Amino acid sequence: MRPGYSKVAVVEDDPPVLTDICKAIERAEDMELVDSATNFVSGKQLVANGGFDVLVCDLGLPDGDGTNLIKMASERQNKIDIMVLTMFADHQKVLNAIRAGARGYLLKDQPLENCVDAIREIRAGGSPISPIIARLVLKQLQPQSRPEDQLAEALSNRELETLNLLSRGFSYSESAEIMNISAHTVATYVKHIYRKLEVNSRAEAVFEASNRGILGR
Amino acid sequence: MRPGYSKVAVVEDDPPVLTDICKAIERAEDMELVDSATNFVSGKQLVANGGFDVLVCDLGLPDGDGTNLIKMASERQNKIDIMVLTMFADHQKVLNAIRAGARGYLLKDQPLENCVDAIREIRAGGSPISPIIARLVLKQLQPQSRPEDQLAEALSNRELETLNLLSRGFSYSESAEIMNISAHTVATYVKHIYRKLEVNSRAEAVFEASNRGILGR
DNA sequence: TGCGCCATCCCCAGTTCATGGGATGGCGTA
DNA sequence: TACGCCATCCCATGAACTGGGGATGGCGCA
Repeated sequence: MRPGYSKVAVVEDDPPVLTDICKAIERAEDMELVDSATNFVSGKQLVANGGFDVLVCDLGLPDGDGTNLIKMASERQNKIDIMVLTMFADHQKVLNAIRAGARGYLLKDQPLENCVDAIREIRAGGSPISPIIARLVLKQLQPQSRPEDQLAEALSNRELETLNLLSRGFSYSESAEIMNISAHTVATYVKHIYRKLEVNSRAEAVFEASNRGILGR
Repeated sequence: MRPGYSKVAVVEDDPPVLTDICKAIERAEDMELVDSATNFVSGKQLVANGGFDVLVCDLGLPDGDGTNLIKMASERQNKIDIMVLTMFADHQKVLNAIRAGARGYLLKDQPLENCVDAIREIRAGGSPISPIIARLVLKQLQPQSRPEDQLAEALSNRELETLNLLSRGFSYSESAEIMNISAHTVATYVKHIYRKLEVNSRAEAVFEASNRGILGR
């Protein structure tokens, strides 16, 4: 197989879109269309058959969710590059597709030539993503600001330090030794932490802190 | 101000690159270059002065980390769109920049015209991201398979249930009541949980479980 | 038919926690 | 200067936890 040469399979329920994509792929000299499907059931068969390097997949199939095809394909062979091509741009669908193993995510608001370029990019180890989609993805990684929680009450440095040690399983006295203070002081901090976090046990405090993302690691 | 019109500021230490970007921006009719800086210190001043809608920012400044500028700018005004333009494509730098508030991330391996297009996209609510970078970002969201951890030992349903209750601050007897079993049994489960998670306190168990993502919420 | 794992129950001893109280000095702000 | 918050220390008590032990029945797999 020539380097850079890609076997592509397409799952897309809208016939005109499908034919357009297929034509575009066939026009490209560095790729070949090896299979296609227009619904979930035949898509499953297509995935089971394998024999492709890239799977271009719609999400809104009439008889099932394309996300599941993505999951199957990526579990079957990790080296398959999966690209979503869909109209859906909502938060949940995007994240699910990515968690399922999608490596590219194009919206159908672009000319289809972009799709061929995107296939080249995905094969080169990149992840072509429509900017609108990318914004959703980035939001997911950005620490969401929850003003209420912040205002709820911030832990002091010393308290935070204490909480971190306790969450790692150190006892009062061990933490005290590490922090070079007395165990009594640790107990005092813990009281403050509980009050501020509105909890009344260590486990709950760790749970809360972890959910608020204020713990190391 | 005309709709779609953008005031842009640029922080970039490489003079030729900076002048190229500036020229490209000035050529565009829908944007205006309002300020620029070539190092961290003057970048701080630029951010403090404000007066721009988009900040194009390099990461590798000679006297500091551009990531900090990003943090300052995004904290100062959330509506500023920040775009990273850099040569760095390593995992940590990318994630840090995004966490700091970057909404676009371009590598310097592209012609600078793309930068102007990217500014338009970022202003339209999108997030232009170089495919190489996007791949790193997606990886972050995909459930990483950690065979060791999985094999380490999986908690049984009942044990998991127990752990979830305990992490919410319920005591043995309370959990027992909720689960309709005796407190002794809860204690037994806890012992098993500790063994499997290789911890020896409740706080540590919650911490571990939380890090492994096996806790609800 | 064992062996292992799960779910369930029980006992006990020592340790640690949770939580109420009270105290001092420092620092910043009103 | 007084008030609040932080960091630090101390005491005391009852409740909860940790970590040993042992036990039964069920399910699945070899």
